[in-house]
Amino acid sequence: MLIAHVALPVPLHQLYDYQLTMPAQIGMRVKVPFGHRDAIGIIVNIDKHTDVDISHLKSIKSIVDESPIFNDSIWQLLNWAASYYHYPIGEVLFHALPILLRQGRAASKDEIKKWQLTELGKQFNIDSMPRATKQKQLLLALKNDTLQETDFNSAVYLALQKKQLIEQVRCLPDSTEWQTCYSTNTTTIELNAQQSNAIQSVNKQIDNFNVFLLEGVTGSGKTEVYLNILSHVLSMGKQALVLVPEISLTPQTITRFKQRFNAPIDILHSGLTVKERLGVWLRSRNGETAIVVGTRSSLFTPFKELGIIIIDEEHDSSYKQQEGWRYHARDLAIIRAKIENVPILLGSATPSLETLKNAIYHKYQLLQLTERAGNATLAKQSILDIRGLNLDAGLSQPLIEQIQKHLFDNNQVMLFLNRRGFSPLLICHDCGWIAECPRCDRPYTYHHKQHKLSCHHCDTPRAVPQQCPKCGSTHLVPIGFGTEQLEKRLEVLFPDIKISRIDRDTVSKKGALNNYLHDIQQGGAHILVGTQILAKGHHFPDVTLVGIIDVDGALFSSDFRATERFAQIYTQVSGRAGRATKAGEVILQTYHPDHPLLNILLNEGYQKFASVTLHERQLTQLPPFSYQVLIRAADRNNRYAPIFLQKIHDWLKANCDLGLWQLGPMPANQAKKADYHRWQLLLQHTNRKLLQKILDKLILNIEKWGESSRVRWNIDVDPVDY
DNA sequence: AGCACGCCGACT
DNA sequence: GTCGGCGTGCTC
Repeated sequence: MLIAHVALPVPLHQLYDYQLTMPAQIGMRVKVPFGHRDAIGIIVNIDKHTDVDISHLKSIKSIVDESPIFNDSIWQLLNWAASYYHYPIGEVLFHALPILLRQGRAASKDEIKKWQLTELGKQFNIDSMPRATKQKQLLLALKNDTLQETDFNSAVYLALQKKQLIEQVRCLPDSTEWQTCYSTNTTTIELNAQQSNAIQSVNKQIDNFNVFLLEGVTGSGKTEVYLNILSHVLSMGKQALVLVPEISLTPQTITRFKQRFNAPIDILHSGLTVKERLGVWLRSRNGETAIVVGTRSSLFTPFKELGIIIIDEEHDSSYKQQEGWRYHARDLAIIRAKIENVPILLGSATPSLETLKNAIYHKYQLLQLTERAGNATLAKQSILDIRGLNLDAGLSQPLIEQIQKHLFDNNQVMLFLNRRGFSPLLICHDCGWIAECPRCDRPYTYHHKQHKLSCHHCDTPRAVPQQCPKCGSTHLVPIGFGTEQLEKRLEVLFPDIKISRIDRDTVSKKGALNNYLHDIQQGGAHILVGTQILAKGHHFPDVTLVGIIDVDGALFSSDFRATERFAQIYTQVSGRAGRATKAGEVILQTYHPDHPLLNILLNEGYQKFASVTLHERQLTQLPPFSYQVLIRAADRNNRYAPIFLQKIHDWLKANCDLGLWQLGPMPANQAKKADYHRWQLLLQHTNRKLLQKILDKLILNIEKWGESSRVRWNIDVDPVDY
C-alpha cells in the first residue's frame, strides 16, 4: 500500500497521510477529504510508511495535476524556505501559487473554440459550390490555415456547419515565441564610464550565480543599467524577474520598461484579477513572457528559462512580508538565484546594512555609481534647531520664511511628516479623558475633514463624540499635529498656492496618486505635504526645498533600525531636491541639533553613516552581526499568551546553549490590537545555524503543549519590526 | 485555518 | 422555548 504524505494549507506543522490508489508524483496537487470538508493538498512524499493506524487513513479522492505543479528549483526554494522560516510547508507551498491554483483550477490556459474542417469537409470539392462565394473563401482559408477570425460573419460558419463541412472544437490557444523577433528600441541615453563598467561586470558573469550590489546615488541612472543588462539577457533568449517595492509600480515605471523592449512584459500589480494572475503565471512558465515585473510575491513566478533576477531598492521594507509567513523576498530571491544558478542584482542608493555587510565581506560584488546625471548639484542641507521656538502645526517661523522664499521663486516645496490625520489625540479639556480605541487601547487619530476618529492600528473608524463620556463636557480638543492639520494650516499661510497632500488617506482612491503626480509635474509654485509615500520612487524636478518636520521621532526610537530607515528616506529625498539648474535645499527641524548620527549623515553622507552604524551594530552584537527570531503570541483574555511565552523561555533556558540570548516575554510594541492581547519573546544568537537547530527542537515541543492551541502564535525569523 | 460541537445569555 | 455568541477540540 502506497502512502502519500500531503501538505495542506493549514497552519499546522505536520503532513497528513492518505492511501494512494492511483499513479501520482511528488509535487502534484490532490483533492483529499479533510475533517468535514474536501481540501486541495500537495503531495510532499510517497512511500510505504505511516505513523498513523492504517485503518484510519482516508484515500486521495483525485489527482488534480498531470505533472508536478512546481518545477525543481521552486520546489527546492519553497522547501528550504519552510524550514528556514519554520513555517508550515502547506502554507508556504500554497502561498507561492496563484489563488485559482490554490483552489484546484487546472494549471493550463483556458480552452478556446476553434473551427476546423470535418472529414467530409476535407474531401469536399470546393469548386462544386458555385454560388456561395463567402462560404468558398472560408473553406479555402481553413484548408490553407490562413483564417483570420474577423474575416467572416457567424452566418457563414453556421451555414457550413449545417452542411457538416466544418465543426467547432475545443483546443488550447497557440503559444507565441518572442525570442525570434526580439529587439531593443533605440535610446538616446549615453552611459557614463561607471554605468558601462557595471553593465559589463554583470554581463561577463551572466551565466552563473553571483550577487551584485549596484550602489547608485539618487539620479545616477540605475534603471538604465538594469535595462542594458536585461537587454543582454533577453538577447540570449532568457527571461528575467524584476522585483520592485510596492509603491513604485506606477504607470510611469511600467511604461519605461514596456517602451524599451520589443518583447512581452508582464506586470504583476494589485489591480489584476485572479484570472489575469494565473495568466501571467502560465505564460511565464511556458516561456512566453520575457520579463515579469512585480512586488514581493512575484518572487514565486515560475520561468521556463530564467536568466537574471533584479531587486530594485533592495533596502525597501515592503520586501518583508508582515503577516502570516513572514518571509523576506530579497533574501529568498538570493536563494532562488543560487538554486537556479543565475546572477542577481540588488540595486539601491541606500543599501540595507545587511547587504552592505555582505558587500564589505566580499560575499557580494559591489558596483558603484557615484555620478549624478546631468551634473545635478547636491542639495544644501541644514539643521534647524527648534528648541524654544513656537511651532505652528509643526512649522517653525524660520521654516515658514524659507517656504515663502522658495514659493516666491516659483519653485516647489516638499514637507515630510510621518503622521497621518489631523491630530494624533482627542482629549477632553475639562477632565483629561482621551478618546481611545476599545479594541487596541490606543488613542484614536482625529480626522478633521471626514469628521471621524480612526484607529491607525486596526483601521476602524468611529464617529467623533459630541461630548466627553466621562464628565459630559463638550470641550474636546485635538492635541498634536498630523499631515492633515499641516495641510490645513498651509492653506491659511499660503492661500494662493496649490497644495497636494499625499498620504495613505489621500492616495487610497484608485488613480488618485497619479492625478497628484500629474498635477505636480505641471510645474509652478506648489506645496507637497506627505508621509513616507512621498519619498519613495517619485521624481519631482521642480522641488527645491524639502522640509522634514520632525526627525526626533526616528532618532530616539526604541527600534534599533529606526535611524537606518530615517537615513534611507532622508537620503532619497535630499537626493531629489533641486536639479542641474536649480540648487536644492533640505531643512531638518530637530530638538537635538547635536545628535552625532544626524551630523554624520548630513556632513558625510549615507555611506559614512552606514559604516559608523555597522560598526556600532558589531560592537553591540546586533543584526547583521547576530541573528534574531521573534516569537509572537496573542489571545483575547491576556491570560495564556504570556504564560505560553514564559514556558518557551524556561524551556529554552533549560535546554539550550549559553549563546542564546532571550528578551521577554514582554508585551508587544502595540500591546493590544483588534481585541487581541499581544506578547513577544525575542531570541538572539550569533550563530545562525545553531539558532535554527534550537527552533527545530522547540517547535516539536510547542506543538505538544496544551497552551499552543489556546493562543495564536507565530515565529518571525529575521524580524524587521517589533 | 475551517468546521462542529456544546455551553450559556437574551430575544422573536 | 431557540438563536447565536465564542471557547474547545480535531482534522490523516
